[in-house]
Amino acid sequence: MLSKKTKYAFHALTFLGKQEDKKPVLISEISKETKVPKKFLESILLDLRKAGILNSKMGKGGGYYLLKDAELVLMADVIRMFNGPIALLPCVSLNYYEPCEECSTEVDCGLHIMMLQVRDETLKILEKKSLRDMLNAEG
Amino acid sequence: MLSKKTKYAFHALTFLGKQEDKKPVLISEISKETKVPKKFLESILLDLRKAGILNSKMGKGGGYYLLKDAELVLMADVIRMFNGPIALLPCVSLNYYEPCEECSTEVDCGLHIMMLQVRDETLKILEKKSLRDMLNAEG
DNA sequence: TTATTAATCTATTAAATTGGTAGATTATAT
DNA sequence: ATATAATCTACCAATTTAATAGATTAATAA
Repeated sequence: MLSKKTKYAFHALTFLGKQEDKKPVLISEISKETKVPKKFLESILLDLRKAGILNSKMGKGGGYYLLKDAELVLMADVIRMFNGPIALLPCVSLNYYEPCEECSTEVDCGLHIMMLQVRDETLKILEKKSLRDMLNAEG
Repeated sequence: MLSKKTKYAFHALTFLGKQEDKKPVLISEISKETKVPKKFLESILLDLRKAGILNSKMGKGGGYYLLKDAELVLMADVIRMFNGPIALLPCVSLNYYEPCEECSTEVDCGLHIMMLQVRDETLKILEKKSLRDMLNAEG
């Protein structure tokens, strides 16, 4: 299951992606529109900015706006950023790999082999889909 | 990520699946061999018994043994039992469905559509694989 | 240059989940 | 009867998740 934080991040992203121009939007407005608690949203937006996906402006007329092209914001990366590994086991994770404690030989571990398959199919989807695809899917 | 409990369940199942005969195996022996903490293992085995996958015998000569045919013990069901939903969002879950709070119309929610795809691909694998497949994959 | 605006930073807190333990109780075999 | 071994009840610690509060810094406009 995706955490609330991850879902919130997607809501904020699609909201900002829908804006006509790239004028900054207030945190408080994003919060109101997406129903994400303001203070919690703050830290999410900050993370997205540090990742180079959003940018922000302080002071009057400030706020957050989409920096990166929607085509380049991959679902897989957003999930990794807020939810952690996509793989179901550390020993089959590409980005968060850790050797298995129990089974020494991964090549003949049934669980390992199966989870590798799941990871591959999941990544096939999530690494191809972008924020653009999400925006297109909506009204 | 799968919880430790889920991984422990798989270890216990493969261990019991590897037994030649179907004689009961002591919890303490399963614990020793799989390195799963005994008391924690107890509750896992109990769940597997209640699900009709294992059976147990009390008293001398007692223990746990595989009841269901290994072909019929589906990975998807074991994961659901110990890890909860396989889907990444409640609104795309078959077994744990809950309507989305934020988006009212699931048909044009980009996130929903994408997560449906992920769920379908994951289930294609996990609902076909059984304990037998896991046993075959191992030495 | 000062007041206002709005993001940023630091720190806490509450709630939920996960992982694990202890001990009494019940069922079975000899 | 006695020893054995699963079962049940209850609890606890650690971690993660979700959320809040308040001080600080940066930008704008008067």
